[in-house]
Order: sequence, then structure tokens, then C-alpha cells
Amino acid sequence: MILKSQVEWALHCCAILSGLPEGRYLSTKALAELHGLPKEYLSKALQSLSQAGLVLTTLGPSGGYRLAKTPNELTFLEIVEAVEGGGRTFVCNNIRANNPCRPKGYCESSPCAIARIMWEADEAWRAKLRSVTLADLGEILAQDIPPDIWKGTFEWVLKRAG
Amino acid sequence: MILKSQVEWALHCCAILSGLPEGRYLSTKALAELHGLPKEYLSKALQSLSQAGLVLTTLGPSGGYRLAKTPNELTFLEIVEAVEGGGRTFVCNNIRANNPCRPKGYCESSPCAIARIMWEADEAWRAKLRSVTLADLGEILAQDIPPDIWKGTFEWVLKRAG
DNA sequence: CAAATAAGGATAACATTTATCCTTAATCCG
DNA sequence: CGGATTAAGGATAAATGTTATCCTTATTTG
Repeated sequence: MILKSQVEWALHCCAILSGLPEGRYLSTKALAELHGLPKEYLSKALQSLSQAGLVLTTLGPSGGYRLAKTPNELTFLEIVEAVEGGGRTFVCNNIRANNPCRPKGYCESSPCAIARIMWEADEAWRAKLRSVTLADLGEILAQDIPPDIWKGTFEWVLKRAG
Repeated sequence: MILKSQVEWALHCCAILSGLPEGRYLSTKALAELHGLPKEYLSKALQSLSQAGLVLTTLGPSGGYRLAKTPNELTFLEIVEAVEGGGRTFVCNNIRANNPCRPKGYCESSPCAIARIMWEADEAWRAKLRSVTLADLGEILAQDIPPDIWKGTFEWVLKRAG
């Protein structure tokens, strides 16, 4: 059970977009170059973000993407679910219903106990991702990344942002 | 990102095995019939449990599986990881290293901040699963399942247990 | 009008999951 | 001892999902 690599790509792209000045846009091409990713396929991840309403787009030269909200309003969970989908990791096929000892037409009152427990674990995962915003990430990155690399990247981005 | 259905199968099988009297074994065939599952493929899931040391096996007629520990020593996490593997759901491909603004040969000091956050969410998921034992599940099932079905299933199992 | 862009459809390569079949070695029972 | 039953595991195939590429369309900029 592994998340799509598009999740990783979307998170990194949002991290870059969160440093973009107000009203400017960054293209798929620039984001793909910056991360060494296939432009066409990265585009699908960005489209998912767009469909989820997390980013805004413009067309034409100088077009591209920018965040639809401020970084402290955008959570990891929103980004992950935009790309990966909001479904649960545990799918209950209700195999208890195949138990030959059950009376015919027997109807369960509640979801399977095993599924309920697995879903609680899913919810713990989601709760953690919901608690972290892009702004939080920005603070961590500011400490992680050497200032000169951070600055160089920022200038590289600004040069390409429409 | 969906867990293998074998995870569901393994959990249900362990739930049944946890009700088995001391020293008796239940075969793949019986477990497959009880849950309406393909015997040969279910066998792979049970082999995973065996390799992880969660169940004990015997060969020959009257052979099969029983738990290697008491139900209150066996956690959901152990069962899930035996089948699904213990890896993380988020794989970091370190795409930040592709950033053209980095000096050549630059070496990161710590894992990517995005990966660290995603891994914390994974750990929250695992922590929840680690906190629930088969004994806990048994208590919930005892309340969920009507006594006559529970009793009928138990007798069905005992009739087939070696 | 020409170039650049996002959006999205079609398709293919690749990996994983799901399943089936077969062989081997061990165990039980008559 | 011999036949039946079982777990273990290898080989293979079908089904599904992920990753990737290509192409068309509509929009925007200059």
C-alpha cells in the first residue's frame, strides 16, 4: 500500500507555490524542471489540485498555477486527498456475510467491527495530515534549507513566474 | 491507496482462531469455507502470518493453524504488517535533489521535511493499530453478534478443528 | 496572428494484486 | 506400510492500478 508518487509531487509543488508572490503564476513546465519530473504527467497532478479548488490557473504565456488559499489555510490532507482520493485504505467486503452459519437473509445491524477499527486508524492518519498546513511546512523548510539555496531557488522561480 | 484484501482476510481468520480452544488447529479449507474465500489464495495470507510467527501450524489431516500468542498479546498492527508489509505509505524519492539551483554534490543533512510529516501520519496510523488487540476485537464482536449466530459458528468451527 | 499555456481524452508500458495450478514434504489413520 | 490430508512454496496467468506519453482544444499574451 503505497501512495502515488503524484502525492509527493503535489506537495512539493504546493510548497513552491506557497512562496510565490501575490497574483503571480508558475507553469507546469517550471515546476517540472525544478523537480526533475515529466511535465505531461505532473500536469495531471496539478489538474487534480485545480479540480479540488486548491489552486487557481490562468492560460496563455505567463499562465500557470497559484494557491487558491493562504498557506496557513491549506492542509496536507487537502493536497493528499486531491491527488489520491478521499477513500479509506481499508475496504470492507463484508466477508462475514458468507458465514454459512447465518440464517438466510440475515441483515447486519452495523458495519463490521474489524472495518470500524481499521477506519479509526485511517482517521488517525487523516487527523495528523489535517493538522499540518503549508505554512507549518514553510517554517520547517526555512530551518532545514541553507539560506543560499533557498534564495537561489526563490530567484529561479521568480524569473519564471508569470 | 488500498490495503490488500488479504489484510481483511487475515484479520477475520485471526478473529476466528482466537476463539479456538487450546492446542487445536483449523485448516485453510475450513477458514476459506467460513468466509467464502478462494482456498489457494487465502493460503498465501496464512503463510504470511506463519512466516511472521503470529500463528503455528501442523501438517497432515487435522492439521491447520492456531495463534502463536494469546489474543491479548496479538495486535492489529502485527497482523496487518505480516500481510501488507511494514513499509511506509509515503515513499520519498527525494525530488528536491533535482533542484537545478543546488550546488553539485550537495548532500542533504536530514530526510525531506515533507517525508517527515507524511511519516508521522503513517506512525499515527500504526499507533492506532498497535493499540488494538484481538482480545479487544473479541469483546466488541461479543456485543455485535447475536448469541445464536456466534454459538452456531463456534460449533461449526469446533466440528472442523483438528 | 503566433506562441505559450491549462485541460482533458486516448493509449501504451509497467507494476501490483489477485488468483490458479502444481510439486514437495510432513502428518495422521487404518 | 500405504493412502489421504495438510502446509509451504514455486510458476504462471488474469485483472487492475500506476506511470507515462501523445494529441487535440480552448484560452491568453504580446
